[in-house]
Amino acid sequence: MNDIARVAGVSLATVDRVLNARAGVRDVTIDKVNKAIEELGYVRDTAAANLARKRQYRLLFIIPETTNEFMTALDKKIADQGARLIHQRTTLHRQKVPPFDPGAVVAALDAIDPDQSDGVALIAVETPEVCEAVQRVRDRGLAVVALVSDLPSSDRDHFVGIDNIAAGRTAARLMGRFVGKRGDILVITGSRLARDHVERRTGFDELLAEEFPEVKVVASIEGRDDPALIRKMLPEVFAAHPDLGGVYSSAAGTPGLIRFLEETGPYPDLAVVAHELTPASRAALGSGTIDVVINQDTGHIVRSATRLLRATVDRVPFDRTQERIRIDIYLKDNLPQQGGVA
Amino acid sequence: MNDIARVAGVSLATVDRVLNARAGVRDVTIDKVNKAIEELGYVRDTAAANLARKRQYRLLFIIPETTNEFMTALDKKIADQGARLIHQRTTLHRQKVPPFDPGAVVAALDAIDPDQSDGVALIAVETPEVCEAVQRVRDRGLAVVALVSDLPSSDRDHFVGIDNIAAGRTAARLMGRFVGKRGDILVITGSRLARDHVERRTGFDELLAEEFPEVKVVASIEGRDDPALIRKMLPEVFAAHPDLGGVYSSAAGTPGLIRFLEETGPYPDLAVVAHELTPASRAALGSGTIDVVINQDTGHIVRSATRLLRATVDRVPFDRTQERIRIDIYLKDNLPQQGGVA
DNA sequence: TTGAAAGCGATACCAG
DNA sequence: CTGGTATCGCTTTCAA
Repeated sequence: MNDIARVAGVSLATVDRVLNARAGVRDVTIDKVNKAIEELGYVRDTAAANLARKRQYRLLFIIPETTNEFMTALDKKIADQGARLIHQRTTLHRQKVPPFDPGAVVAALDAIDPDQSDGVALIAVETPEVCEAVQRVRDRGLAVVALVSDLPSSDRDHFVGIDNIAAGRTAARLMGRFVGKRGDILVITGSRLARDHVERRTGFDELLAEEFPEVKVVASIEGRDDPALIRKMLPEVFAAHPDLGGVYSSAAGTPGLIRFLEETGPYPDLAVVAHELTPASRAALGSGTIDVVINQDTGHIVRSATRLLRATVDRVPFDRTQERIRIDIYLKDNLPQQGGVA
Repeated sequence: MNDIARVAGVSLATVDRVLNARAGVRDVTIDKVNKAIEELGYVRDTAAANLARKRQYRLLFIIPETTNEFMTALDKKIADQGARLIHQRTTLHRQKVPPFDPGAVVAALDAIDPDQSDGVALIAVETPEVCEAVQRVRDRGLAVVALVSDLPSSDRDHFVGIDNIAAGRTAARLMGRFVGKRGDILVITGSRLARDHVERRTGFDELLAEEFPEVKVVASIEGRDDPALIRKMLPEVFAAHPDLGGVYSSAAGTPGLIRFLEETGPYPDLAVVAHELTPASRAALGSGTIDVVINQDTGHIVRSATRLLRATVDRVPFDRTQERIRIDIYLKDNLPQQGGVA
């Protein structure tokens, strides 16, 4: 920057004005500076800028206080990331709200002090009230991203999570190819309210109809993400459908299915597809109780959300390909090894 | 740091000495400073440190000058990353060497000027000479990571790529479940010299033997990663094995297979598993010519390599879970959308 | 519309 | 052993 100032024959302050597109510089001066920038192949040092600016990124994660394995994992990742990011001028705060309670989310959003936070990441059921509250937060100058379950159109660009219709289709194709001759399927869903759950189911049904007409969903239970409930419901379903060829566990609560299968099994010819790689599903994959796990990487979700939030706060572009959360497919063989820092 | 100096009643310079564990400070002083650090909950600002230190990360990528889709993609990702990282005091340089030529790699390694580079990432065939050259580079103070194909034991911790045995097993399990009654398989390999190729084949054969004894590899061709060669070899193989149930393309050169299948097909009952998500394989997945693609994300590989290299240069720990390259499985349905920056 | 100068949080060199 | 001080690249406030 010093060089530029010298070459352009202006002061440092003016160079800064041009670089940051601040007002109050004559066009001729702007041109002079830009020429010098060009000439010198100048690249800006973001770190130094942030230092001088004393920039802090204070980000708030609003997540349901459910204790299922997925949310627990996500919560932990937020904490982990927070610990690393503290060295990069960013602090992560977590706030738990009652699950499936739009009112609680709205209250949490409206309670945010814009002087205390720069951005918010939230997991919420999509309702008009929530969307309005999100808009209010935006109006107060904060960056907002939706996590895991999408919020409607206006926010599309700031959704961090997988395409759940595609995830459902992926599950269906694997199911279609894994089931043997017996094409009767049981689907375990979560909640009718959660957009992600509904979308998975939609995608699953779609693809089966399109490409595996001989495979049919013959039973469907709403497990409410509750392993104990699921464990209790299954005996009856299996009794009613002794010829079941596959089970698709499309939401949380998979541990209930696993317990049932391991306590009453084995079921060597049953194809089992579940969502989310957790300690329980990982173990079940290892033992053969489950055949496939469809996953969205919680670590990636948290990193991506923080990158997006920081980029939005800074009003700088970001790398879409890096922020796209993949639909991971895990078999027994390609499980990532576990392990920590070193 | 100023606060610490004040609280501890010492100078800034001394605080710096303690923080960086430099010699020449009395134990009592060290204690005083540490107390102050504790008390104030001090967290160090890496960016400021790097600024003061004028730290630059000059990283060199040594990659084969092959023009297959995978290497091309990798090369592009290095260029892309380089463009972003320039704002973070790190520059990426690329150097191409003749493929499968240990001598060329050794020469390139020995030619590195320690005053011009801080770290090296390389793709190389594992030979004793290469390993020795790597050691020499290390001795000259540079950080080194192996990409895609592992180098032996001493470097294990600095390998960026997938577990190729596991990748082969993954391919085999999918093949085993996707093939119908006709269990005759053709395997297309790359080079006997490349460790990654050999490992995939090993894993593939292992798992088939263990879990799908009825599925058998009846033919195997060495395609040398050359699409044209593969295209030319296939008619004869298919003529000799009219009952082929599956094809596993375990190396590069998949476009040759795709061309053959699309020109002479369709083969509705043929299960096709290939490696690496490229424009060609993506299209083939979409059209149904290929059923599964096993992938290692080139963007992730490059980012991971640079993070590792920088962490090594700085002698700081890194997040193993983030650096583990996943074995991605792609079906038609879970393909990541393409797209760029915004 | 432009410039001078102080300062962000850390490092490094030179004195004492 | 310890302290003072210039400096890194950029932002910001105050004057001119």
